[in-house]
Amino acid sequence: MTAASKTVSDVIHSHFGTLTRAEKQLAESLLDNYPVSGLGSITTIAENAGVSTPTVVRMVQKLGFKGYPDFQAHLHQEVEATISNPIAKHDRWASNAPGTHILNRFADAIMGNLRQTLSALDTATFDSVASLLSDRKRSLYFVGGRITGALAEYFFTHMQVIRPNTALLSSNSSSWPQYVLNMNPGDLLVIFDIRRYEQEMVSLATAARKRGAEIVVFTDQWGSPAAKLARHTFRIQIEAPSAWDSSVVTLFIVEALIEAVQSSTWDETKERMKTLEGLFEQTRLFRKLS
Amino acid sequence: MTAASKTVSDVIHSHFGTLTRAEKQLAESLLDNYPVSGLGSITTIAENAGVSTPTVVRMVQKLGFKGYPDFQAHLHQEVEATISNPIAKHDRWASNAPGTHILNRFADAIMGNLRQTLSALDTATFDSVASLLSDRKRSLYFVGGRITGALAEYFFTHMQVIRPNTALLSSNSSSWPQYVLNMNPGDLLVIFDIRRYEQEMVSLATAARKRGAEIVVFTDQWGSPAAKLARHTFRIQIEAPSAWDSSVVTLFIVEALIEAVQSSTWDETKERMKTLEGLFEQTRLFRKLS
DNA sequence: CGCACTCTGAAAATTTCTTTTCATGACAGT
DNA sequence: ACTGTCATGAAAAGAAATTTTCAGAGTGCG
Repeated sequence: MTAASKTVSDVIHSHFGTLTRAEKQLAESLLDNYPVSGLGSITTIAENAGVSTPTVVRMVQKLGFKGYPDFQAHLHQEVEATISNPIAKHDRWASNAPGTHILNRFADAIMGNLRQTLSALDTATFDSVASLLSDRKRSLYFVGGRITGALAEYFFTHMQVIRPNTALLSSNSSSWPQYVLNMNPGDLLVIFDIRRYEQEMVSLATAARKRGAEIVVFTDQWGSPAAKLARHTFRIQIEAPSAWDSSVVTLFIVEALIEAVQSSTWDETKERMKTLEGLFEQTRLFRKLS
Repeated sequence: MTAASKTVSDVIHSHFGTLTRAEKQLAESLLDNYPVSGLGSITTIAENAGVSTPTVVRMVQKLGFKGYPDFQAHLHQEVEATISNPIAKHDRWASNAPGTHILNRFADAIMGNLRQTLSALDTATFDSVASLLSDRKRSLYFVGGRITGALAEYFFTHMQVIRPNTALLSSNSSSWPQYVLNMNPGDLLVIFDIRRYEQEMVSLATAARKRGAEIVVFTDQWGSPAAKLARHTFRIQIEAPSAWDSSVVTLFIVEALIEAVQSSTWDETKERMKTLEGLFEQTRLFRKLS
């Protein structure tokens, strides 16, 4: 049969010479953005190509398919093959490891998370947050929950090197009021709150807002309740083949932000880092001597 | 509205709780081999899922779509996005972002790091470390440096939930001797030490070895000096288009290890987690009452 | 110019898909 | 045990999609 092992695209190409004007027009419309353009109904693709539906029927029959549904079934198969086996999906990331090894399954999941998160992420949001973080007139406060506390700490540690006026709120909420007390209008509170949202985050966000602080929230696709109070929100895909959620993509965004801030204020940062290096050296030297 | 920017998969997940038995069955059939399984007609997918066509209609409406055609149109869009934007064609990860946006450059770098790290990683090492971490007769100690301290904390927080006898050494080295004092032969010390290796890590590793402890080191491609004393070493690719090194892949390995440990000791862990849940509930209740 | 031929899309006919209606059965609360 | 509610699928009704028919337009050729 004509369309047995060859792809639909191949079949179209091989018959291209025998096609009529309207059919060629249709064929080109199909090959343009192939194979997705053939996903819709016969009416849709006829309209897109600017031809009539009978033309579509005649062509697919000329190509050797039984009818439009048959044609489309073949296309679906191809789409499936393309999707379930994209170059991205390495059947084996780690050499010698079976495709089902936890490392490989994790790698697949993380790549999927990264792709989904990035395609849903608005770069304007990213750039705005980066510029808020860069503004040295604003003090920065970081806070995370039980699990995400480590991410807040990681973010804080870097920002503390890059610029002054940064603080890390302990994940224990009892000390929060003192920090809120010190917040000034325009200060920035960065909240990490993912699934198993912590009720106290909403209280903290509310209090911070009352003091005039801006809020940035890192949360998952379902959204922390604190996100409602936020100026900017990062919704991150966190699913992993695990009983736990994955923070890998969150860390990715954090690192990208760190770099964005660092490069946008490099002149000021350079001096700070030099000074800091010197301080570390002194400490080391001091210990050796003692 | 509901299905504006979120993917169909997201929408299904977020509504999953409110779905009925037949609808859940359908949802799972759709998510299995997503999104290709939703390409056919309503009749086809109903048959594949083993439910009736009205069930399909009811579910997609419950999910916020106008009807099956609307649902399918969204799916088609996603398929298109997936196909015309594969990772292989990684010039644009985030839609709307120019190829040179920091997010895209970072994504490329992380992809490369992940691939290189995994292809160099021996799965036997991974499995051995997972089994060492699972062994409840061994106490676990985690330690990190200035930057990697957050990773150690992240690892520790999870392991602490999964099993008893875990400790986090503060990144301040003055308290380390007390921990070393308590180490017994067979105990496991997990060290994070990447570029700008901290001299004290070697001292710590040496002291721990003298006490008979096993050592696992997470380091970069150049290798921490402490790695010489380690039973197992993870050499991780950490380069990023940034003034800072990237911890994303390190976190990836950590999460994969957490899952490996968790799943290998699920029976024992299950009980612990239930108890822990209860304790959290009590704490919350306590706060509310007070 | 006229004839024969092919290509093309409008419209009708047909088939298939989608939605609605409704009867049945399961189940929780009284 | 009774009653109300909900989930479910069979079947009918309704809406599209697909295919066929057919007439007009264009083209090549004598």
